[in-house]
Amino acid sequence: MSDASTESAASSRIAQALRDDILNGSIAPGQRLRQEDIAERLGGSRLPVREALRILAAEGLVQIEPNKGARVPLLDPGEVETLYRMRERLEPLALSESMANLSSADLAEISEIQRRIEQGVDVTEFLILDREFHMATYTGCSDEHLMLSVVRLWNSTQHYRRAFMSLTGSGRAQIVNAEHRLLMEALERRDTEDAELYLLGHIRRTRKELVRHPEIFSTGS
Amino acid sequence: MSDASTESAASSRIAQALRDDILNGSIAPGQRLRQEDIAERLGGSRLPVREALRILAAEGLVQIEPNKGARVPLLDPGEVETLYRMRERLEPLALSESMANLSSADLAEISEIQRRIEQGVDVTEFLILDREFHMATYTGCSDEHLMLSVVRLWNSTQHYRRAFMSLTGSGRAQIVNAEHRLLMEALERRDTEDAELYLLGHIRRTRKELVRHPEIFSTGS
DNA sequence: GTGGCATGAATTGGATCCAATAACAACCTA
DNA sequence: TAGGTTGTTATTGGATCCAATTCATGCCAC
Repeated sequence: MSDASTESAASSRIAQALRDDILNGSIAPGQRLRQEDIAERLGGSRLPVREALRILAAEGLVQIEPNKGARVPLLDPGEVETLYRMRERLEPLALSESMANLSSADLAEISEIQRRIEQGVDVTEFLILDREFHMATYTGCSDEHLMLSVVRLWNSTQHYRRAFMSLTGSGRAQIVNAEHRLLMEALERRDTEDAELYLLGHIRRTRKELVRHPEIFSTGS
Repeated sequence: MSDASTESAASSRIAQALRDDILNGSIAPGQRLRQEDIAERLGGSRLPVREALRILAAEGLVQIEPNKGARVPLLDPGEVETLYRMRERLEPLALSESMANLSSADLAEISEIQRRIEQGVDVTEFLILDREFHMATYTGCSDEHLMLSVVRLWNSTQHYRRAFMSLTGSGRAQIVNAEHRLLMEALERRDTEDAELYLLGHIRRTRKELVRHPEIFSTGS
């Protein structure tokens, strides 16, 4: 969030505002994004809005159809399942690239985030902290392409993660905490193989739970 | 190439022209792309050029720095190695998603492409056919996110693949052909596990050969 | 002679205006 | 009454003009 994408430009500022709105659920999947509305709401003319929409399209947060405008992608269960399978393959790689560069301070930071998760939090807070936790484990990965892909995957699935959590509540908190602790322990042991395996299992279990709840994908209409 | 991205728009037309120029080497990594030059060369004003550059940035073919313009990314050996490690993880997934949907006609098409490769071709032709071969094995994968990621990885590494081939010639043709034939045979047996493994080995071997030739990355300047 | 600074040109970013395309509705016809 | 058709409106795409930022050049001081 606090990386170099601060960019002075208005297009970046608008893109950031829209990104926040989409990720926190203010703008739901399937919703149309009219350029003029956004320009009026966030300030500026339609031109930076168009550039912002292109930026977000690059991140998979909106899809643009020529002469038809932009809308937040509405995914079906199969698409989300594939996105999770991609996470299962890519994130262990990011973790392995990261591990060698994780400092003790990084590990302490990760541990602190997990401590806050275990303190008990509501759905919104959990979504934020869980993301922070995993991203913290990737801080040692300096490859921009890989990290961009990982962030794209998280962004594209964010809405369905929230829908799942809102539906099932925090019943699975114990499992998640156990998985996180196993992952942390492997990180501290500097055991790449174990860490990759725990992470794979963590994502895979989440995928299987998601596909067992197709009601998440019912359009609210 | 022939998908729905035909789009009527001028921005798409310009993006396609630039994409071709970058992929076939007419525009080299590191080269700056001035908006006015492109607008004059390809027709149209600077505005659709800006949108085209955003589209290409989404595909990883150019990188945009605020107030500094766009340029073709110049990758270091480490970045290319990571891109190949990403290919090793993602493309077997795309292949497994594809295999169940491959028709006999698809397999015949793949076989025909391989036949043309083995007929003996120059470097330029090989790069085109090799890409066609692998993409043909993924035609059964209908997931857009996954295929877009795969295409991005191929696009980002295209220049270095060409540099490697130009340097080493077709000395490794026998190895590549053997790997392709093993892969095809697994496809015909509908053996997902074997196919994934052969593909992984194919990409991994290529990666290791690439990193052994750092001279590919020496800037011509 | 070298380093810092200021001024100029070149290039990108943004706003406004106009054209083209697509969704929508009312109308006419069978 | 239903279906197709045509005209209107709303929205996106493109062109031109102006502002802001950056880079390069040359000058001055030390």
